[in-house]
Order: sequence, then structure tokens, then C-alpha cells
Amino acid sequence: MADTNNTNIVTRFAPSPTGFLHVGGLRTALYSYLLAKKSGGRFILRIEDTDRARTVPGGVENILTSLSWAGVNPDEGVILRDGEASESGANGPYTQSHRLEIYKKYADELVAKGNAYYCFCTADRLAQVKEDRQANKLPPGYDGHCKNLSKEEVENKLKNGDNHVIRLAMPDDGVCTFHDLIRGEVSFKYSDVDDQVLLKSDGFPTYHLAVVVDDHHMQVSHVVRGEEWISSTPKHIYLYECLGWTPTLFAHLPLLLNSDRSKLSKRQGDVAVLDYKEKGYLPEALLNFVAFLGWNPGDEREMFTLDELVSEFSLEKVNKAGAVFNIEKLDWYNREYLKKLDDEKLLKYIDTFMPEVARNSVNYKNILPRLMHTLLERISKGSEIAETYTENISYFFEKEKIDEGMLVWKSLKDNPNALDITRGYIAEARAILEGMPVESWDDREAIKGALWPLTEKYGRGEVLWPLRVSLSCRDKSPDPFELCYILGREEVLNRI
RNA sequence: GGCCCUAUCGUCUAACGGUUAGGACGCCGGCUUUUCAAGCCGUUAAUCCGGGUUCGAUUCCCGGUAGGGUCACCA
Repeated sequence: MADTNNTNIVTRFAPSPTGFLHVGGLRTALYSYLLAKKSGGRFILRIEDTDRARTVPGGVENILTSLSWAGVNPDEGVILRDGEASESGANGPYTQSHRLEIYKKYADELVAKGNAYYCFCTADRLAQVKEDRQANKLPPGYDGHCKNLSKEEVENKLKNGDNHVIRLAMPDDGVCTFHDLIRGEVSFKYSDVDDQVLLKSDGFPTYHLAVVVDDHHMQVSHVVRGEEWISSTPKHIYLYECLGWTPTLFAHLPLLLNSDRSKLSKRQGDVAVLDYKEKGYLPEALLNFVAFLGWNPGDEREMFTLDELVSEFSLEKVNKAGAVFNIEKLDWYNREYLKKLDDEKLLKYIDTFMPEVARNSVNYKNILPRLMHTLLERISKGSEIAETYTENISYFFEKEKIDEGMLVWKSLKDNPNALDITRGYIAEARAILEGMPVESWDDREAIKGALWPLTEKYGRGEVLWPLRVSLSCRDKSPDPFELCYILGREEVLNRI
């Protein structure tokens, strides 16, 4: 349904499928989503696939999957400004490569109006110009060579079928000042702005043309994008002016940074949203974390669901400075959200990260539900299960060799009969456990209660340490009561 | 190099002229304890520098410095 009410904010997320959606993109999408949703407006997804050479197979799929995993879902059935039917419908996002005639039409209009011109320069000449200008310490950029071509020359070259692009003719003087919703007033001299290509020789638009045309037609009110676009904004605003349209409002977000404060990149860790999914980060955790990179509610609350973010979010509270993507904090968030999972979900979660060896154990199905909470205390994400499996987990699923020297508690170390004495303790413990009613095995406290008199008789470390070691074959593990509970009667009696 | 943006603990940040500069993560320490982990408690730690404006600057202005972004027929 058409919405002509301007009080509602319309935003869009416009990634290009040239790789995988990364966490910075997710944050941009999230902020755009929050801004629109908070006002009761719409959030549009638009695929900017105007670079044929760099478009990656599966790129669109990856964007869609990532967004939907995170729960940042675009609206459907968007109506365009001029009333044409929504190409998006319920089936997918807008895609620029499907809208080529629209951009062409406006590029032609711009040429007709004298705001743009044909350029026939070859790549070689362009490279030469760039080199020369740099040698003269001028900023690299187009020198305007084709701007002054006569009508006849242009027509001849066109008739000739010469390769050409269409460039925007930037004014020689004047200043572009705009109010960035995050940074305040920003201005650029038009003379510092290059004559950008609008339509490439393959007939595809560049970002600059496509973004303006689409944002206008899709009734976008607020453009939320990364700071790297701020210096291109004058081109966009000028384009709006030439086309006789009202520019959108702009909000340029601070960048996400590596720990060395360079722009977040693949080299220093994972950046793809789905990498985080695979490592076992919960979408709620990633989203909550990423939301707080450059924004905060103004008080000391830190845990926010997507819905809570919608009601709390405001652009005024978005910071200006770049933010380091700090994995430790993400890990903390993830564990907090993991703790909130109910047993059924936690079981499923832990299960998906368990290695094959564990799965093949006959006791797997019995042990896992009892082990999961204990395990959760030791990990902050699923991928750590595999990393720490051999060291800290494998013994639950298969009995391993015990180093008998490890069996003796430190207080008995000097006693020549330490091992025999310790074996005696273990034997007594075993007898107690064997005589324990079957239902007590489901109750940690009952197990503890049964074993406790022994510790009072011989000492805690003297009894508990060897018991724990003989059950886990490790010098580090949960306490013996916990081990008994997790392993179950049969396995415990078997191991002791 | 030109242009633009930015600057509070190691990190994410609060303080929109007056606070012992607050919180969170991490680090470190303590408690608990049979080990490990978890949990609880606590400590450490910051206003980039220099000038203004002001009775008073983290906060406003100017200048440095540092970092980042951008200057493609890439987005």
C-alpha cells in the first residue's frame, strides 16, 4: 500500500554482492532498520550489482542468509515514488541490474540538460592524466578533456561507435554544504569534486547515479551508510539538484576498526557475518554487540533485544569516532545469551558443535544433557568445544588411561604407602556409590551427601582428588560429584 | 599530496560548563575451594598537546599533533 505520509522514515540497506556480508555491513543494516522501525516506517533491501566484474556468485544469497539469520528483515511490497509496481514484491530485494533502462534514461536527461557529458577517453589516456597530475602534485582525477568537445565531434564519435561513458559535469565553483545527521554541518568545494562517471561504457550505472535514482524512486528519506561515503555526498547532492529532486537526509556512520585502528579487514580475523554464525555466536549476541559499537542508550544498560533496540535507538546517540571490534566483549555477550537458552535449545546448540568422536560414543545421548551446563561454564562459543575437546571434554565419552602418580593428593606425597592408602579411599568410595539407590544418581546433592562422610573421615583432598582423577583421568575437571552425575552409575563404577 | 572526518581508562563508552571523571569487557588481586571453571567482591587504569573564552573547561573556539576516510568505467 502506498504511503504518502512523510512522518514515517524510509531507509534502505544497499550492499553490493562483491563478497560476503561483513559485520560492518550488518551494523549499517541494523541502524537503518532501527531508524525506520522506530518511526513505524519501512526498511528496504536493495542489491547494488552494478559492477559486473566484481560480482561474486552466491553473493546475494549470502547477504540474504546473513540478514535473515540476524533477524534484520527488510520489508516487502515496497511502492516506488512514481507509482510503478514494486519489482521487489514479496520475492526478494530490488536489484539494480534489473533496472538499467531507468538509469540510462536519467543519464540521457542529464546530458540533454548539460549537466553531464559524453567522455571518450581511453583507459590509457586516463592513466596518463592521473600520472601527470600526481607528478604535478595535483589530486588525481579527470581533467575534463571531453567536457569541451563540440556537438559535431560528439555526434561523429557516437556514430562511429566509439567507446564512451557519461560523466557528471561538476560546477567549477560553489560550495556544497549539507547537514549530516551524525556529524553536523559538512561542506565541500565543488571545485574539489571530480567529474564522476555516471554511466559506464557497458551501459551499467555507477554507484553514484544508481544510488541517487533509486533512493529517490524508492522514497528513501534517510540514507544511513559508512563514513567512507562522506566525500562522495556532494556528487549525490548535486545530482539531486540537477534532477530537480529533494535530497535524502544523510547519516554517515563511524567505521569499524581492527585492533590496530585500521579499517576492519579480513586479515586480522573473521569479518563475514556467517563466520560468526559458524563459530557459534548467537545472532542476538552479535546484534547486541554490534549495536553498541558506536551507539549506546545513554545509561548503563547493555543487554538489548532487537525489539528493545528499536524502541531505544536514536541517531543523536550515535558516536562520531570509529570503534574497534573487540572480540572479548563479543564473547562475553555470547555467553550471556547462551546462559539464557532453555535446556532444549542449549542441548541442540551444544550438540551441533560436538565432534564425531563424541557422537559415536555409546553414552553420548545420556551424557550430553547432563554435561551441557557444566560445559557452558567453560566456553563462550561453540567452536571452543572442538578446540578444547581433547584436553577437557573427551574423557566424558571414553575412559582413558590414568597416570597413577597423579592419583595421590599432595598431603600424602611423602608417605611411602600413599598409593595403597589412596586406593583404599577409592575402594571405599566405590562401595558407597555402588550401594547408593539408583534414583540418587540423578541428584548431585544426594551423591555429595553419600560421599561426604568419607571426606570427613580422611580429609577432603585425600578422598576427593583421587576420586576425581580416577573418573576424569585429568588434573583439571569438574568436581567428583558432578562427574558422577554426568557419567552415570554404570560408567562410574566401571571407571573407579 | 589535496579535501573531509575524528580524538575520555588497553577496548566499547557515560558525563550535552561545576562529578571524588561513572559503567561494561579484559587484566590483576581476593573470597569460595579437592583441581579447573563458574560465581561473588575488589584494585589498577583515561580527558592527545598548546593557546584562548569563562569565576570555572572532558565539554565552546583557534592552532598543532596523531589516527582514519576519500581522491576508479569498485562499491
